[in-house]
Amino acid sequence: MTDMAGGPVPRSGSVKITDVAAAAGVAPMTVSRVINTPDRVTPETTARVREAIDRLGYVPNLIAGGLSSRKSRMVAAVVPTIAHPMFAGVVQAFSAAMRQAGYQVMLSIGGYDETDEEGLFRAILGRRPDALLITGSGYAPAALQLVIEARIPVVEIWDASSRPIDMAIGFDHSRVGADVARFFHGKGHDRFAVLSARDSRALSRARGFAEAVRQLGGSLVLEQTCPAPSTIAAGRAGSRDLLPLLDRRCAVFCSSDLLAFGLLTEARLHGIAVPDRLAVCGFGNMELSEMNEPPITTVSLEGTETGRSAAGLLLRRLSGGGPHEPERVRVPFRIVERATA
Amino acid sequence: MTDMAGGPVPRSGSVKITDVAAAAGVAPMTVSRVINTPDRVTPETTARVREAIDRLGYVPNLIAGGLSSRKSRMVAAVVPTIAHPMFAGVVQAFSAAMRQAGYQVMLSIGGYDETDEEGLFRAILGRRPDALLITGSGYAPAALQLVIEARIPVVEIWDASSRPIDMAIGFDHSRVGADVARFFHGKGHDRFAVLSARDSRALSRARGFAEAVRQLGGSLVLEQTCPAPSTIAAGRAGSRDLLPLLDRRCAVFCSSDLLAFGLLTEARLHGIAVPDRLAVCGFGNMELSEMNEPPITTVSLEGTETGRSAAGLLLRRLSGGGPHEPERVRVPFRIVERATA
DNA sequence: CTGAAAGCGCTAACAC
DNA sequence: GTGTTAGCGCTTTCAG
Repeated sequence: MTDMAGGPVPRSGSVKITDVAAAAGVAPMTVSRVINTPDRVTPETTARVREAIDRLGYVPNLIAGGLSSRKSRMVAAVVPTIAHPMFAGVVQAFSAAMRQAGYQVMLSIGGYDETDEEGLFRAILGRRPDALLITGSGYAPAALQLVIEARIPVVEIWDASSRPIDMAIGFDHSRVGADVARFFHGKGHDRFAVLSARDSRALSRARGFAEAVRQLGGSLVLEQTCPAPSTIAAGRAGSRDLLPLLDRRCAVFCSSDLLAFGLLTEARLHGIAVPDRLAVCGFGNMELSEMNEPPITTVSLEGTETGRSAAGLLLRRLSGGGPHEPERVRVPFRIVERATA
Repeated sequence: MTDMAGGPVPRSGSVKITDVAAAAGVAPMTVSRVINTPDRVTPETTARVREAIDRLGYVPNLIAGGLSSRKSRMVAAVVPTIAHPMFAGVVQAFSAAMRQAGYQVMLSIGGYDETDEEGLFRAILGRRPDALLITGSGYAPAALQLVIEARIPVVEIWDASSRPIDMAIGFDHSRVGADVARFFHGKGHDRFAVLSARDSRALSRARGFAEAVRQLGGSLVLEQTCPAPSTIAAGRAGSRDLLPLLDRRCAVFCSSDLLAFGLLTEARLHGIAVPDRLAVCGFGNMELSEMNEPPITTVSLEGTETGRSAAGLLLRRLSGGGPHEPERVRVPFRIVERATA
């Protein structure tokens, strides 16, 4: 039909608002109104236009509309990975909530060891998202500057300890560590160890743990780190140095459930009694921890809650509501006590 | 600067190509060339323009550029979930490859029990992505029609058995089941069972398994299904009916590693010897399976490979290369033999 | 309630 | 190598 020879292959976009308008015998603007503000059009014209839309298979070009209205109705999300269930949960809940409100999510994975953060943010901001979700705050200053200049609502998830650009939602990682130490202490432990991935947040939890241990008068027999991101394999490998120390009762905080699972596997193979000789607390509350035998004590994170809540903050701001000063939301975490501690 | 009073809050977009052009004393088109085709501009003007860009903090509006050039440089991806490591792997690899080629990924999660698939696809296609990745093919006809009319490169992942719209990458699920049956049979088994989630692909694997068992002359003692998506909990629950049947040697194919893990947990608690009394093969090759003790025999899926490969197909098409007939790529799967079978 | 004009910010196509 | 003109497909704004 519209498929003339030469030139780029015509797309679904080949039927446009003027085509619909012509077919329905109205002005393009009326078609636009039928789509965007139906209550301002008589039922009769609406019906005529709708019919034309259906008959022609018209799919409005939101790109063009966005250029004109200066609203892309897209939001960008930057997360370091989606392999981690916590982030997967955040992304899933966030995008569900956003889509319900008519926003599409542009996802960018990367930002842990991104070499060209500025390039990443240029690619994102060039698409003029209406809002932005980013993870943590360890970004390059140039990249951060771009974000600030974009003057769009920004929510930072995952870390609520540092000062946010705009809004932040997360928790204080070092407090998590401290809480776990107190939890162990409350169960009568006095020898402790920590097994942590080398990423800034995990290390911050480990430090919080170590400090609290000292304050409580306990002894920290091992502070072991392994490469990020956490894996079960890393947990098994990382436990090598720990096992010899388990001649006496010890409580271990692992910066991830995967590490905890790896450690427990090794403990089982070596016949170390859990939780009598070895007490373990993970982090993340993955399904694995709950369903493992024995079920693993862990810190529950509520990725879903974080994602939903981030969407809520942004949507409020997008609809003009809410304060315009930096805002910080603490997302709850809690220690889920199960059989390993 | 351009920050006049009144009107909506000015954004990063407030500085535009004409501002840069004016500042550098050139035409807007020259600025555009400096950004998009630098080799067609003298080094001197390039330098002058670059300086102006940096000084003003110009971030090109890709939305406007896209409208003009009819290329959004965005691709959409539709997956049912990212909680499953297989899909997480696909999305991660796909978006990495796409970003490297200058494309941004719009992610849509949902499509398993999506009520309004047509609405979802309208929201996606309205943004005029240059290409589309979708999962499976169980979509509503109206939704599929929209996709076809968009006339953009489409790759379907996850299932390569049905006829693709454009390109497909995946594997034949019933063949997976059959291969697992033959694998068990080759190890001397003659009693079989299958534990499957009730989603179409998983059921297709289960059927393939069941049929092959019959052909091989084995007996299928139980065909158990549980609600999708698969979880460890479902595996534990689903194993209840199976355990009483394990008075004699039996080989069980689970439609997911999570189910397999759940089953093995129950087996351990009931003192059932693995693999002597109970042989288990999972599906998905999650890290869990490799690092579990005992390591779980499973079917390896290569989500990463799938995602990368999907990106490759689309990029080839986007750059004008490749055939324009439907194309089907079989992504390899393989049975990874470990300790449970 | 409907329409006409103007323009969103950029690039294709064609001059010079 | 650089500039000019004319849109991309929609919505804003203002008139009727």
